[in-house]
Amino acid sequence: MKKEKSETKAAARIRAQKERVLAAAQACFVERGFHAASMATIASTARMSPGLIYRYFENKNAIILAIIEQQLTVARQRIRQLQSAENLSKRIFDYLDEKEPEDEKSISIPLYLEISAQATRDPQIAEALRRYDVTVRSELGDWLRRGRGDGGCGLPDDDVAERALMLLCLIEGLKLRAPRSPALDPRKLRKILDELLETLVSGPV
Amino acid sequence: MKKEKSETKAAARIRAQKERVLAAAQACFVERGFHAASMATIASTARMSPGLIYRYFENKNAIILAIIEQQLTVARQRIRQLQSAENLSKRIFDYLDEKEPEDEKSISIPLYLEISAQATRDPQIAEALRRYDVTVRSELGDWLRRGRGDGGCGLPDDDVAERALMLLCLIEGLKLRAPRSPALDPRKLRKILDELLETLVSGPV
Amino acid sequence: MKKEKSETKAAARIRAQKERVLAAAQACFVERGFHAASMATIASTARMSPGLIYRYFENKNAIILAIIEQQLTVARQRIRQLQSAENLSKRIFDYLDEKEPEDEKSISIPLYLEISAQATRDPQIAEALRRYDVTVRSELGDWLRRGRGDGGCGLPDDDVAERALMLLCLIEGLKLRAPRSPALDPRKLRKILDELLETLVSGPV
Amino acid sequence: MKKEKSETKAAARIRAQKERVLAAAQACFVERGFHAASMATIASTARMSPGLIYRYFENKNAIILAIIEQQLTVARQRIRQLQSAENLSKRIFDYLDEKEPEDEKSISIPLYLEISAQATRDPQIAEALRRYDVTVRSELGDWLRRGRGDGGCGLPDDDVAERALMLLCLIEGLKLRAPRSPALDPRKLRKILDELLETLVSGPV
DNA sequence: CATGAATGAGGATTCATTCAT
DNA sequence: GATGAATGAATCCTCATTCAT
Repeated sequence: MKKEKSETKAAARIRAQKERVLAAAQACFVERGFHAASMATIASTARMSPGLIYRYFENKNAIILAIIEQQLTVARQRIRQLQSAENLSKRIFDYLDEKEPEDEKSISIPLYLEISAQATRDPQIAEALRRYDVTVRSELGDWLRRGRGDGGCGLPDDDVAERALMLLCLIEGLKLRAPRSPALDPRKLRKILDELLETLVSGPV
Repeated sequence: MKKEKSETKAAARIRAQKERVLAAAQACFVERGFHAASMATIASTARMSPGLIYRYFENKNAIILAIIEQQLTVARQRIRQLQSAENLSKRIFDYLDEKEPEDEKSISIPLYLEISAQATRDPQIAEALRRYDVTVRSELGDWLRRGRGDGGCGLPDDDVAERALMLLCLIEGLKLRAPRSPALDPRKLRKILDELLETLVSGPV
Repeated sequence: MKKEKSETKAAARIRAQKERVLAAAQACFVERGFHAASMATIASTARMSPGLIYRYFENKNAIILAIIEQQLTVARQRIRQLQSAENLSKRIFDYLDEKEPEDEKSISIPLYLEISAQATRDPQIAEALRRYDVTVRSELGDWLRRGRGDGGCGLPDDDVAERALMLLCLIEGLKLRAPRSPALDPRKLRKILDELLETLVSGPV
Repeated sequence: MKKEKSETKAAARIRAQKERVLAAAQACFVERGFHAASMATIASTARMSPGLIYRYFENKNAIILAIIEQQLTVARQRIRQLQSAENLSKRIFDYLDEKEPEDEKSISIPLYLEISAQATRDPQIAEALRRYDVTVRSELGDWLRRGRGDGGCGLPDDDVAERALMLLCLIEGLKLRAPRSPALDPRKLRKILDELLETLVSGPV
């Protein structure tokens, strides 16, 4: 009994420490990129010694893996908060402008890109990223499928996965490119996005 | 006369050497990533000494810049070969499946991503990438604007730039994610893409 | 208490390590020159890894800076031990023959020269060297000014700085050139030096 | 006959080429220092190819040797132009202010220092520098010895060499340190220099 | 003679990882 | 558990020198 309790305590501590590392690593990766963020920087951001990190993560790559895993939760939450299709484009634009409350926890697009790039080399990361994509798409799909009464879109099961993918392309593509395209008119952008979402979400005629 | 000829020869050699470096660098970057590909690796891939690369490029970053610049030509060619909107989705799918002839010269999406990630840190690369994006969007925009008789889409000038951006998001988003989503049905994907392109390209009613 | 003590220990270690590096660097610089002495050589002379040096000094230049700074103390000590003007020329000759106890800590003239040469290129080193010169001249000046009863020379304030400079030119010039002039007669040299010092130190008539 | 003449021509060409290299090298060394001046820079300053330099000098060190040798002539000239002791301090101050016509051909003090530093390592350079010093001192000595009627100082043979050394220390020491001591008053400096020169040059009482 | 492209060893510096305390 | 000093391999880049043309 006593032992069990102390093990539980120990386990809790381990989880807490891991999270401390992950939070610090994410902050560093976002700010400086995966390669530019050194273990020393991460350690000092997490206010621990470099050596201690290795008690919780085998190496730097393992940290990335854990971060991807963590993002699953964040992304799921975001999607679950989607309500009716009506305010979808507003939500997307808020996301582009980083007005969403979850954004502080979520990885930035540059980091996502760097991870994607890394994935083409490291199979473990590729696998983690694939699982991430699958989950996000399936959550998005669920929302498309869900009845309109339940805050969903009421699309037939048939091609929901494919529509979810398109939706993702639009959202993440805009997130990546919008900051590089300051000359574009947000209102026109939104009007066209509305047309596309209409096409995408109202289903086949 | 003699001098002129020899100068031409020298210039040709320089161009050839630069291309040798660029080809080797592109191969290494694609295979191993920007950071993991060392100058030594690039040099040995190009079958030259490390020092020689610096005769043609000031530093490693300059190689990335040159690669981006080179992509402008490839991307432009690809867009110029766009004909009527009818076969657009076919062209896109050929591009996803890498059946296009230009693909061997074109950078892979992972490399594009890594460059994008690098751009958030290096202002020179950011600028080059911005120019790349602007050019591609403007070429796409030209095509959207051009008369249907000329193999274009005949869209009014008004929001062509914004539509071009959306088009880009869809194409590049699919190029990135499709390989990670083997379970999706290409025919359904194409049907939905057709609907979206129809919305995007047929213009406001 | 415990913490305080351990902090003191840490600080002591840092100082000790820095001194280890400085001693090794000084030896290497003297033996091989600033440029020819590689960080690897310095490291192995100090019996540490190259990387460790960078924990204590930002870069190679910082080592030179620290060496100059260190010389301030040595030079000051040497000047403070100056007593009456009578035995000045003896002290100088002892210095030329390296019979002074501080000499093991003091930089050699070649190193001083190389540092001087480096100063014409690196502004930081120039500044450090200027401070060094100013301090040495001002200490020498203090001695010239101090009353004869206090072991000084009792010169009027008026042109003490200029006299100190001349004194320095003679001392360091001899230190540099004497070893290259073995044919010269030390006794005659000393006699003339005495005359010059007399002129310099007894002040305006 | 013909052959002799062409050999003479060839020899002249070789000398001309060597001088071209030396002039370029000296300019580069003065501006950037011995180590920072690359053979490529020297070559392009001399408007020849790097490879060609090696036809005339075995390596970079040989260039330094030749420069020292060359300085003998310049220094000799300068000393020979010394007239009576009266205007000596004026000449020295002109030299400090670089108003002398020979200065463009003469090596700068930083370069002299760097060479001196190098001399403590490279015996060939040490030997060349020693010869340089001996020559300069002996020329200065000749001047001190020469009769006052001949524009000399009329000192007795006895300790002329030692006096010449002291003179050199003062001149070169000032040349080195004056630029680092802007706060000093040139008039006072000159007054004291005059006193010292008086002591040095008027001989034993 | 002359070129300048090519070499490759060697330079300073960084950083993931380990391990004595 | 926790530290952070220490390691040393690896990185980018430079440059004296050579040699095919």
